[in-house]
Amino acid sequence: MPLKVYNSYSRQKEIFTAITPGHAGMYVCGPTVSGESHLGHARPYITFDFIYRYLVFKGYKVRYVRNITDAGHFEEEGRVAEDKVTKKALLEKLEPMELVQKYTNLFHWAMLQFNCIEPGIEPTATGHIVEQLNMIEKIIAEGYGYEVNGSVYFDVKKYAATHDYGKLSGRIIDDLLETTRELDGQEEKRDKADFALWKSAAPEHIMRWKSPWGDGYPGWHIECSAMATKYLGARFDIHGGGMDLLFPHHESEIAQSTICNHHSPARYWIHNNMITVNGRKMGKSYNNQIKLTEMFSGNHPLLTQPFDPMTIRFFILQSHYRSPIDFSSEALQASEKAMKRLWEAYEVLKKLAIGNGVPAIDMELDKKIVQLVNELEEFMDDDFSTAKVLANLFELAPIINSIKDGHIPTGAVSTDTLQLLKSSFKIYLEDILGLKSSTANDNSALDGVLQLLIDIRKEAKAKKDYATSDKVRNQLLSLGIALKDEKDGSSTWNFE
RNA sequence: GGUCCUGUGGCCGAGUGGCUAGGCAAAGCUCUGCAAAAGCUUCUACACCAGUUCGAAUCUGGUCGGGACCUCCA
Repeated sequence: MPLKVYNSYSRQKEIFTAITPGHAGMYVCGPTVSGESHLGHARPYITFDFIYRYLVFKGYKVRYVRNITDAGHFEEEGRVAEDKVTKKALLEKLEPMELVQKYTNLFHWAMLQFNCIEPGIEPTATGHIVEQLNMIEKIIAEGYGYEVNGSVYFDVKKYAATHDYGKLSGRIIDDLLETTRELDGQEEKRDKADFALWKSAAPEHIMRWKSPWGDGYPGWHIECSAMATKYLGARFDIHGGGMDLLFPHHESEIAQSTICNHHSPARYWIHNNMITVNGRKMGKSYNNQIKLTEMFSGNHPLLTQPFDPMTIRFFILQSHYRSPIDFSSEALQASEKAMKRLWEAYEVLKKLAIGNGVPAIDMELDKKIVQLVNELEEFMDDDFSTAKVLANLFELAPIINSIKDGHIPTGAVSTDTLQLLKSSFKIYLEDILGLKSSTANDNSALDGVLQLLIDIRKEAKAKKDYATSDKVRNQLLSLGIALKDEKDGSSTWNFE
């Protein structure tokens, strides 16, 4: 079954074919580490994580490159203006690398919480100034870049005369030329649609590098072009990022790379939609962002409780990556319960003893299970329909629970089908969707202690001493541990 | 203003013209010392108006609403 992906460039689903068979190169626009990541930032990284995981599942050797934007016009947020005395103290001074390191670390920590596989290469913009300068010089040499007062701009009008500038973002070049905006350095540009390749640094800019045109810093778009070219080549398979990057970022990347490498960079452009709050995009300008640390702690006016990173991942997986998701505490709560139920069915399935070579008695049920399982790959092949994958897994959950409860008799389903079910849950839930148990209970000492308590409670119950049995259960519950009495008389426990 | 996307049951959300996605919530039942969990059952919606079609949530046109981008933006 071929994988189909929606290509933003052609605005339709296309069959994915790799440039080099068996290999896939994927570049994803990474975070700008001048501040803390918020919920909206989590979406692309989770989206491209399951895309990466799925490509691996389909047998590709994937080179996954995601940059760290650590260069540009940076200011530390919330920093109070220093007085002249403290400004002189060396340790009080804002050290750019310190700022960037702080938020890079925080970003990595958050990605770990979300169970995102780290990219194979995570290049930083500051580590690739030379490559960017080379690229800018090449663009100038080709006649598409010009220098004004130490800044270098890309000549969009000239490019658009012979190239399709605006195709990716559905922009019409004449409209762009008409837009009137008050922007820094606007008067230096030959044309309003032009964008900066290199910006001359004013004295107060904390990050600056020497260049043929004086001290400055790279334009926003050039880093991705330079690093993608360096690690994936002039032409690679997938370029991804948020929809809000379509214009001007990705449109400009195409223009730069095309001039420099004489080839448009990516074959498939994949863009995830936004996370909104009350229908509004989560972002700085709307002042409605919820930081990831706030999500995890519940410490935010819009949150009624803390949310586990896996709940957030599950929440994102429940809708298609190209649809907007409206955030609400209620929706997250629903996801939390749903994920718990699905995961518990998976735990049941894992413990299910499966024999060998026993055929099915209930052929219809057996067939239904096989069909639901086989559809999983179809859904993922159809532009990564994670929501549909989850829907099928939810349809399988009651079947699993019924097998355990005995509502479905032993032998109704063939052992082959049970094995298929077991391996498929593992592959889709863990390997592809990247979910994991939020609380790993693999502590054998704790398990032993709880088994002891379960035994004591069982003895009390046998003597109809319900006061004692309820005390054990209630006290454990107040500690966040829930006991469940099973049909066969045993009890199991899990963290609430 | 321009370009594009979108409007689904109490809520969240899939939906490729015909075959009630799924989740959460709610109600009833089964199981249980009681719980919890689980299972079964119930709740058949597609903004509005026209059109195309044997048949439209799905296609076309219009009306109204929401949003994204056009500026840093995931």
